[in-house]
Amino acid sequence: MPRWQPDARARLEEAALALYSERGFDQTTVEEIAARAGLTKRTFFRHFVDKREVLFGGGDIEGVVVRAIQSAPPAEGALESVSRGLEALGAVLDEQGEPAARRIRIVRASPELWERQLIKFASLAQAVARALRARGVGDPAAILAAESGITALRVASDRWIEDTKTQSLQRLVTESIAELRAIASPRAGRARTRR
Amino acid sequence: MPRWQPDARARLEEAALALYSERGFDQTTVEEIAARAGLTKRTFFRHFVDKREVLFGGGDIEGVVVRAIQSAPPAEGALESVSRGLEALGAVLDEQGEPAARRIRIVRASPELWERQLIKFASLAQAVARALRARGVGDPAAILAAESGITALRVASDRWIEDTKTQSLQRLVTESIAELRAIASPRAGRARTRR
DNA sequence: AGCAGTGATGACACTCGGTGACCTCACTGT
DNA sequence: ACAGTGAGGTCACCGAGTGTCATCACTGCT
Repeated sequence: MPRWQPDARARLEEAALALYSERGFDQTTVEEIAARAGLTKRTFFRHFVDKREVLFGGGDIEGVVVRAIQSAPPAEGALESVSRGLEALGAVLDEQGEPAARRIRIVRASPELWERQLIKFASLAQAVARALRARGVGDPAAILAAESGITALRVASDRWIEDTKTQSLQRLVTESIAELRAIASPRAGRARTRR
Repeated sequence: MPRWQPDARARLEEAALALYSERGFDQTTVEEIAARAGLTKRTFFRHFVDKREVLFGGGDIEGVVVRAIQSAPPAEGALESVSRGLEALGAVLDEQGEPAARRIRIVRASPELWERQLIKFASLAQAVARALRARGVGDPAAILAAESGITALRVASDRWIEDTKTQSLQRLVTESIAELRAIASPRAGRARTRR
């Protein structure tokens, strides 16, 4: 008979997700999460650096996006490459479906968690900018294209979690980037954005 | 003789700024800040909701930006209005000069503080989007224009703090938004961004 | 079989951010 | 004079996060 149940980490993630969505993030203590997983507070912090991180561990987001950018057609513009990368991420989350959306909703419900999500986005933007530079995009352009793409992703995911069933995040990302183009285009956007 | 020295809040801000920049944010305890200001920990938390907020209290950023947007020429495109607002903010920070840049550098040096800064940016973006909607800009456009503008502001301020003396944040904001336009423009940005 | 690691977990004490409850006392207005 | 008022102090407490040491099933080697 083994001394411990296996998959402590997964059990902690499950427990945290359940409690955060039942009572809310700040009404949940780490001890409660650990107890629910049959572990102790100390063990929780061996698996996750802090109370928030338990919601952000799953899946190599950056890897998905960066790899998609690397394998995009080389002649494209910077924003187009970013779009490919973020659409790939959208496809992954579409596949996960409701569970992924549920996690995002929990994060949006707590300012503390949203804070953490924003810094994850920032680090994703940096990874994207690096990938663009590796493709020969110049420096101000790389950062701006990366950050703008992430902006579009955020807008798209906000819409996605309101209706996961009928909407595709991948499509919403594509649309958001198209809208971004319309707004930022030098000649368009002047009176076109009204109405 | 008064029972307490006046300007407790300002003294706390000063003390925090000094200690954060000497030892770093996480090597400074609230008790140390309070002691340096001749006060107690409890009093610190009566003035600031948490240890980070002490760096973000000064100045009505949102007000500056929103008012500038409201008083911009009405026929402009959404991104143009945002640009006006953020240039106004840039002018204010240019005026404050080195002290403002110093504060930003401290924030950038600590992940925790940067996290807080990001959520401040997010709330600024929401305020900007509201101001745009009040001017008749439609909904996806308002959010995207606001968020993209803030992106440009972030890029600009990152450049600004590297050389406050010779550079103007206001100008850097204008330039960043112009670069954003170049990237996002539907036909440009294709091969233009390389080399 | 015996035995020395190894590594995940528990136990415990501690620091620090943050809060609630109650006390103090210079100032203010009547 | 005297009852507020409000900024600040005191104290006790909770919960996040960490350092340190003990435990003990499992592994591999002899």
